[in-house]
Amino acid sequence: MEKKVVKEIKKPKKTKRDLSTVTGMRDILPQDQKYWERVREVAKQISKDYDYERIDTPILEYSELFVRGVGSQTDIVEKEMFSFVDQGGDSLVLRPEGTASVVRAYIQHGLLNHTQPVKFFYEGPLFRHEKPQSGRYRQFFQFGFEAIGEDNPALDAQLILMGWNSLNDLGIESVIQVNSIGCKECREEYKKALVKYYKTKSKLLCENCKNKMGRNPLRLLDCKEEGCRSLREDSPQILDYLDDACKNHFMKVIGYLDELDLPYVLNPYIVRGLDYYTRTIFEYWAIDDVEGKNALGGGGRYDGLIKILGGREETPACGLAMGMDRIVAKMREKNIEVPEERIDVFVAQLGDAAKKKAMVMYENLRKNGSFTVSQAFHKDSLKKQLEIANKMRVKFTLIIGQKEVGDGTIMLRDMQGGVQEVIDFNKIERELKKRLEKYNEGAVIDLTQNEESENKIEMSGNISSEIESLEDQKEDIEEIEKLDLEK
RNA sequence: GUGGCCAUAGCUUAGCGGUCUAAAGCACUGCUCUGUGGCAGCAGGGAUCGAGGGUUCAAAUCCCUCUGGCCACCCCA
Repeated sequence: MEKKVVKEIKKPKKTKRDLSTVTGMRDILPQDQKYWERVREVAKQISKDYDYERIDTPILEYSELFVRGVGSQTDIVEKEMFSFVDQGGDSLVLRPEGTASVVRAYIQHGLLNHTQPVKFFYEGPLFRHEKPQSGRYRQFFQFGFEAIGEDNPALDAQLILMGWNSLNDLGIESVIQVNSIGCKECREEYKKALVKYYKTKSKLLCENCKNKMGRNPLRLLDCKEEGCRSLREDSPQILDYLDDACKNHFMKVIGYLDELDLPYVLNPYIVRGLDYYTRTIFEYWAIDDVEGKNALGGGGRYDGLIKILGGREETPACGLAMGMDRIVAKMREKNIEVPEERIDVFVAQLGDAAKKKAMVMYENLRKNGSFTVSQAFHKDSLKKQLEIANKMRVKFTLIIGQKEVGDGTIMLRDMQGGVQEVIDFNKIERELKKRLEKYNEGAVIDLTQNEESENKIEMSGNISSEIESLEDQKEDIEEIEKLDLEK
C-alpha cells in the first residue's frame, strides 16, 4: 500500500529520455517509409484481387468488447491491454487486435443484411502492453482480412492463400502452419481428454502449465519447457476428437491447399491465444525462422464470435492478420529491394527573373499531372540545386537562367548521363513527355538516336564552365567517362 | 512478471584512472567552383561521455542507485 503511494508521488526525472518515444513505441522515419508503403501497396492489391473492402474502426473501444470477444482468460485481456477510465467514467482500451472491432461494426451497422459473406480489409495500429523485444512493440501495425457470414471451407483456404500471397508478393518465403481446433462441442471433449491425460503427469509440468490446466488446457500444448514438450508427444490429438462436420470441413480446407500447391504443415500444436477461434487456425512462419518465433501473421475461423458480441444469429466467419512490423523487418533482413520512386523533373533556376519564371513553370508542370516534380527555390546556387536534385535521384532537371529567360528557351539536363539540350520554352512539356517515355521504356536513353543532336550541349561539369558544342555524342560520353576515371 | 547484456556527436564506433580542452568514419554546413550534381581536397558546426551519488590529488574510465535501450523466457503480429 505504502509503496503505491510513493510510486504515485515520485516525479519523473527531467532527462532527455523523458521527451522521447513511450516505451515500446517508435517513429517510422521518412527514410524507412518506402518499406511500409510497399507493404500497404501489396495489402491493398490483394484486397482488391479478392474483393475485400476497406474498413476503418476506431482505435479506442470499450474494454468490454475485448473482454467478451477475445476472452477474459487470455493473456491479451489479462495483462496486455492499454486500458483506462476516461473523464466520463467509461472504461476504454486501445484496441489490442482487429477482429473484434470489425465484428462489432458488422453487428452495429446491421451488415447481416448485406450479401454474405461481408468481406473486410483493414490496416492500422494495435496496442499491447508487453515487454518489447525484437519484432515486438507495444504499438504495432497489422493489415488483415475478415469474411463474415459464410462457413464454406473454400473461404478458409482462400484467406490462407491471401496471407501467403501477400508475403510472396513482397518476396518473403513462408510456410503455413495449419490446424483445426474444432467447434465448441468437440473442443470441450478434447479439453476433457487433455486434462485427464495431463492430470496423471502433473508433477512433471512446469508451474505455468499447472496453472493453465484448470483455465485454458489447450495452451498446455504450446509450452516450450523441455518437460512439457516431451509430455505432449503422447498427448491426445485434437484431430482425433473432431466431430464429423468439423473433420469434414478441415479435410476440405486441406484439399484446397493441396490443390493450390501451397507450402503448409499440419501442426497440431498451434493453438492461438485468442478464445474466439473455432475450426481452422493457421500461422505464417518465415521459412528460416525458429519454430513459431515471430510469426509473420495468423488467423482462423471464429464461428462463435458474432453471437458472443451480441449478433442476433449464429454467424460463421473467418479472418487473418499480418504483422507489418515483422514483415518490414524481414524485408530488411533479406535485403529485399523496394522500387524507389524517382522524381521525373527538378526545376532549377538561376537569377531573380529566372526564379520567377521557374516558379510559374513549376506550377504548370505540377498541374499538368503527368510528371512528378520537385524544386529548391530557396536555394540560389545552381550547384546546390543540382546537388539536391542528385540526392533526390531525379530523372531530369530543367535549368532556367538569365540567358534562357532572354532566349525563351530552357535547358533540359538528363541526370544520368549529364547530357544537356536547349529546348524551346513552349515545347518543354512535350519534350519532357517524350524523354520520360524513353526513360521508362527501359534504361538509359540512347543518345546517338536522338534527332535533335545539333541542339545538344555537353557540359563537363566541374572541369569547365565553358560551353562546348559537340558533334559526336559517342565520343563525348567516352571523354566524360575518362574524366571521371581520372578523378 | 523473471533473467542476461548494454548506454560516448544525428548514425557506427575508439578511448577503459592522469597525455581528454573526449577521437575517427559516415552524415550535415561552407569553401576550392558567384551557370552545372555524382569524384576529390580543405575548413567548420555538433557530445554537460544516459541521470544522480560515491571512491580518488585526479573519473568517460572504478563502485552504488536510478532511468532508458536491446535480447531471451512467457505470449504473440
